Amino acid sequence: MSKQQQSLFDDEPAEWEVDAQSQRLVATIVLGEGATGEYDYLVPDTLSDRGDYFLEVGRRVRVPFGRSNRKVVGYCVTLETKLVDAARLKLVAEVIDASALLSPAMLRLTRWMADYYLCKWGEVLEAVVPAGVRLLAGTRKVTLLSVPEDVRDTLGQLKLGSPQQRKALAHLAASERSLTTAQLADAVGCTAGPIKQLLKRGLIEAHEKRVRSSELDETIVERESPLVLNEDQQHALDAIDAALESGKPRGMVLFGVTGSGKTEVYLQAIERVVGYGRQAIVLVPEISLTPQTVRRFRARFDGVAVLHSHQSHVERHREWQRIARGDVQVVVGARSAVFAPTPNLGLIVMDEEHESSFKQDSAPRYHARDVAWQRAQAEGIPLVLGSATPSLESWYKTEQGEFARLDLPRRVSNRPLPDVLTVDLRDPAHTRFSRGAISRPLHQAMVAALRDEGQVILLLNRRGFATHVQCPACGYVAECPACDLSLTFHRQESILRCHYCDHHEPPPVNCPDCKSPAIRYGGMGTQKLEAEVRARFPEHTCERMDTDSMRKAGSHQRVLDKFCQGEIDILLGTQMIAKGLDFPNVTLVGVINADTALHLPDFRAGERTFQLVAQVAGRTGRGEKGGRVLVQTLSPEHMAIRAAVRHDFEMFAEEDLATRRQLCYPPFGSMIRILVRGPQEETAQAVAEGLTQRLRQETTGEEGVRIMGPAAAAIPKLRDHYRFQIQLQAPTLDPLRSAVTGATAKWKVPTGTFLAVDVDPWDMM
DNA sequence: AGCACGCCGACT
DNA sequence: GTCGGCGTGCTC
Repeated sequence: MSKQQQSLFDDEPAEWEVDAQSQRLVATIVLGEGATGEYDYLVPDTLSDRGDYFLEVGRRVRVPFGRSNRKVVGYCVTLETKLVDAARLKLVAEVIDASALLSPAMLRLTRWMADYYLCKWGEVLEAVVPAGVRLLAGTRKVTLLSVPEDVRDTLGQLKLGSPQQRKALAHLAASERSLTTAQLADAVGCTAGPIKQLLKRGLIEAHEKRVRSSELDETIVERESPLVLNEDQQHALDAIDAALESGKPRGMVLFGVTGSGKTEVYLQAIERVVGYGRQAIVLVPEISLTPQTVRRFRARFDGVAVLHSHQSHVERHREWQRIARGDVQVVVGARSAVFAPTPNLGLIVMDEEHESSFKQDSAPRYHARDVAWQRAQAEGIPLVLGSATPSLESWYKTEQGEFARLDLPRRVSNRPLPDVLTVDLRDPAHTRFSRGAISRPLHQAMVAALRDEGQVILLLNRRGFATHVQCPACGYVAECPACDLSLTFHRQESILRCHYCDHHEPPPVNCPDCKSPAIRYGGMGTQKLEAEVRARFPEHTCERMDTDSMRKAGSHQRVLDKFCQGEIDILLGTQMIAKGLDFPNVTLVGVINADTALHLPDFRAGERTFQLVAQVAGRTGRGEKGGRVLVQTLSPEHMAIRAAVRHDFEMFAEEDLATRRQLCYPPFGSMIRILVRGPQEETAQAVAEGLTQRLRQETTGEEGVRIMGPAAAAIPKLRDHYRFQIQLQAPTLDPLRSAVTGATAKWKVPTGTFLAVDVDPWDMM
């Protein structure tokens, strides 16, 4: 496994040393950062198997490295007794972990990732083991309250000052375990005051205890029993069941429109898995990982662990340990939860499989779906991919018979899908009515929906007020000095902001170039739309939801709750409202501009547009009143929009796949994207050109390999870095991977210039 | 990533 | 003559 041993010494070994080989226990170590490669070390007897800190595969160690023997952290990936020249190996200095962080299977998975995604094994290992676990994030002291024995005995005869004190004391005496002040106050419905009084009078006592900091937030959730499945759901469940029992890996696409009851199928499949004494991992997009989602699982299973990026180190450490101990039946989490250290995994579910947040956009640039499939294959378990609009990669796999397809064609209780109509924005009859964002048909539909006491959702995928600030006299456009992108005007703060970096500046009073005072605030953002809606419907309540208005923690939930209770008539916002929950009273959804993603230089532009329209359309027609969707567009004849209007995913998939087949785009071919960036345009471009040349050399004679570029990236300058991209395509990934490895192996880019290699890229900007 | 080795310019 | 510039290569 490790590279051939090279001499540690410059001079040749003396003759008697040549045969100085002996059987020794050797650990192969991969460094967490720094040098790539695998290095052999001798394991001293003290670390071989005594005490807690003995060495085993999957634990971390500190080893002397380099001429200066500085101590570096590495992962033990193999441990074996073999014939080595002991004099040429150094010794492992220290074992860091009291237990293995990675099982042999997980080590193999990370190794596969490093090979597949062309990154360092150490880099993958550091991404797989959360920082909180690596840092052994800590514990915290809490003050716990209890009732002393002597008080408990005389409880009946006590004279108490206040009813609050009496209630608190009674509750604490009846409680099985000690409580904190906050917990007791919460349970009784009083403040800390009466409890302090009780403490002062010695009726309750306090003692300090060292606990894991987050042990306290265990919420008790009311249990729910399984729902009765309809015929389609039962069919899907049976198929998953059969796959579970086969003990073989099986990829399955659960294809169901929004509201068709996919989650209930997951829940009951997980029940079977738990019944076998195994664990399940449920992967959901970051944005859907809300308290409600988690509650839904907590209501059905005892041990539910949650993993996501907004947790503290301590919380994540605690969840990881619970999972590793086998205390958890279900792991619910975002992308990185695919690495959860479940001891006996039985099933992986990925909900909203098409979501882009499953692809990590920094190294290691893995896609959780593909890693999950790799893991499922290694463990011989099913992988269920749920979506109303599956990725064409997964869909194609079902057509090829590689994945099974499970259909949930009907919404539960057979509600029809909403009518979807397009509004052609090129038609002057629709827009003559106003210069704003809302066309005449949409306005009329809103009036009608609100009159019938329905609620309205409006989707606009651009935040801010005006998306470009321009001088009509000379054509000057306010641009970010660091990014070469136009600045967006935010009216609330009265500021121009770059949406790609932190730059912001006050809006100009006069044009900086020609001094004209007539600056125009063009382009429609959610803030401007909000102003227009409020002006048009002054008698109705309206709320805006985008990353600007949702800065504060919990505000997202607060708005959704208000909307659900009918306190808001019109909800408008960006993507994030397209992925909300079930709102039965929404009778109209308006898509302000369906074209925003349609003309981006990205082969998935159509797919994204279809998904967006289909998703937001799913927000309506969930109640008795039914619902309709109006899609405003300049390209009503575009296939993605026509298909979305008809709720016809299969038509969309068929046509888009045909186009991709012609152009050899995924899933018919593989793609690697390389981004070169640096602070000097000439250097970055020269590096990109040099790299392209090497790539062409590496691929001469290879069949069907295409190398495009270098070209300026879709965002040519970002955060003061100039960006150039190279796109590689071929029918299979292997020649591309070896070309990139060959072209970059012994090649050092100038300092300050960076390469990002993205295998199976998702983001083409 | 760090650290040493190495082969060229301005200083005691 | 030497001190030190950072290019190149290696680390078990």
